[in-house]
Amino acid sequence: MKFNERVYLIVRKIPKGKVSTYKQIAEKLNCRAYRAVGNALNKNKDKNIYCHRVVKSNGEIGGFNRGRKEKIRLLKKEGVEAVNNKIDLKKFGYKIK
DNA sequence: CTAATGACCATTA
DNA sequence: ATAATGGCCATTA
Repeated sequence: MKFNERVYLIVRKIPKGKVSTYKQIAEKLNCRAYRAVGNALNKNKDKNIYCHRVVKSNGEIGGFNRGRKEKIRLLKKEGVEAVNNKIDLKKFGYKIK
């Protein structure tokens, strides 16, 4: 379960009002485990982790264990505007350290 | 061990 | 724009 912990660690770093993509997180970890990242977040239900700040590479919302609607709501609440269920990564994308 | 699954990605038609 | 294809990796059955 080392993988999950790393994922959470990264996700935790995402500041409010910004988002990141599964791919970027994966790249920061191993380089190509996009899917594994998604899987990890799906299983995890820790509220301390901002799973909703992770979206697809193309800017789409992606999935969410509580439904994409809820995900959008949470993001909007933090100042991230979702247009047509998509997010402008140029503006809200967080460059991972 | 193998096989199937998934909150994915990129390319091609 | 959508649909199909192949690839990718960790987890789970």
